[in-house]
Amino acid sequence: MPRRSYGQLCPIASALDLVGERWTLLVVRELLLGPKRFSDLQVGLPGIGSNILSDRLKELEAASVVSRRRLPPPAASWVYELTDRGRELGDIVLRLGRWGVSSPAFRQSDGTARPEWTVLSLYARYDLSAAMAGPASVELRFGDETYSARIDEGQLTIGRGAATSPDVIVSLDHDTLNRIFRSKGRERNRVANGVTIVEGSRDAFESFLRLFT
Amino acid sequence: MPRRSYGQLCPIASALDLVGERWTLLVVRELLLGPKRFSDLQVGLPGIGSNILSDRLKELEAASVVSRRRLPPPAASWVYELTDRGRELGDIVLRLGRWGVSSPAFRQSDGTARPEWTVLSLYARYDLSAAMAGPASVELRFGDETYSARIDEGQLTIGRGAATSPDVIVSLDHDTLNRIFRSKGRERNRVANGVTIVEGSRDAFESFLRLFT
DNA sequence: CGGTATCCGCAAAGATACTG
DNA sequence: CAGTATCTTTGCGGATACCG
Repeated sequence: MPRRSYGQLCPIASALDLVGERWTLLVVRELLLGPKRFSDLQVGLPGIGSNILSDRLKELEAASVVSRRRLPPPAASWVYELTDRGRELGDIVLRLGRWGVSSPAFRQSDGTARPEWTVLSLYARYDLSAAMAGPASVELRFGDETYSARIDEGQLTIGRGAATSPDVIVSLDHDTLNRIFRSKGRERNRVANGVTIVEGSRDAFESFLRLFT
Repeated sequence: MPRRSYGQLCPIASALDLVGERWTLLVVRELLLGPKRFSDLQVGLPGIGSNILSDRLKELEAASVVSRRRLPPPAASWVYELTDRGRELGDIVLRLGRWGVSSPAFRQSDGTARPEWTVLSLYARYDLSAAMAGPASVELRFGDETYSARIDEGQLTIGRGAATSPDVIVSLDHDTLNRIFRSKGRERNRVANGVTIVEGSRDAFESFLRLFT
């Protein structure tokens, strides 16, 4: 059974043959911050259905976007991670996010909210022109989920897990972070007061926030 | 009737809600080189079905990606064209093409071939590092279809229609252009001998080709 | 735990006929 | 030419049952 294709001799159509189906690019999004297990992917893709996720992962593997790897003992479970080609595609997915974040539809949208998505949206909100200011490394804690953001030579990098030698560590809930980004200027600092500073100064955190629109 | 949505508070998911459905990004591709009428879009999207195209155009209009405009008399028909937001999305579509052109699946693919797609693939094949060399302006004629490619300060721009003060004008069929890109080095020049030089020198055309991988 | 396989209902896609 | 209307087909969502 041949997979459905546009049947066009065109690089764009060919790319969409590989990754243009429903859910596929969201699977890539889920892997942007590092490898995940099947069940973690399910959590990050509410409503997908295990059969569809299974199909998509096989397709992505066939397209050399994702690879399946066994975790070293004692974990001994399987994880999916982006290949080099997958990370290239990931850049495009992030650009799509940058496009989406400035859309009226996004501002008015609501739905399931997850800390990881909002943290990922830092890539979309990051303002190159504002760089240089602010601390280089921030750790964000949402309950038991921890993320780190680092700015190095104007380049933003986000990861899962604790930061190494962070300038600021904050603890917050994801609703607060969302409200921070929906506000701006002085109002934003007011909302940001709901954030607990675990380590470092509040000023440092606020100047970090100024890097994002 | 609410359109189908991922229901996630995430810029990437939100973008895919707007333009992630089947055919949508290919409609954007079709408009990358300028406005088109409904029937021209149908020609460029073999197999789409007029109802689907109609739906997609309405959705793209609602998302402010495409605008519908009446042509001045005596033409008096409607055309669809990209808005500013649509061109931003167009950049992403071109990046997807750049990703797709380097995929094994594309190299092995066949299917419907159209001159416009292959001309568009110049964006994907353009090698920044090779710039500076070659003529700045080339006109490509395929039967009654004419395209122009211009390089200005290392920036490639492609359009429909005749070039202004071209360095080279060539006449070819789209199969020849495809074979040119499937070959490389000395072999490529051999294939390129099948191209008719209408104006300018064959050397200039060959150095133009060296800008593309 | 980490998936695969199957069934069922529905909504979107494909095909085509038709109309302003 | 520019779509709309209708009908069929297919893929998706959801549930559940199964297997290493």
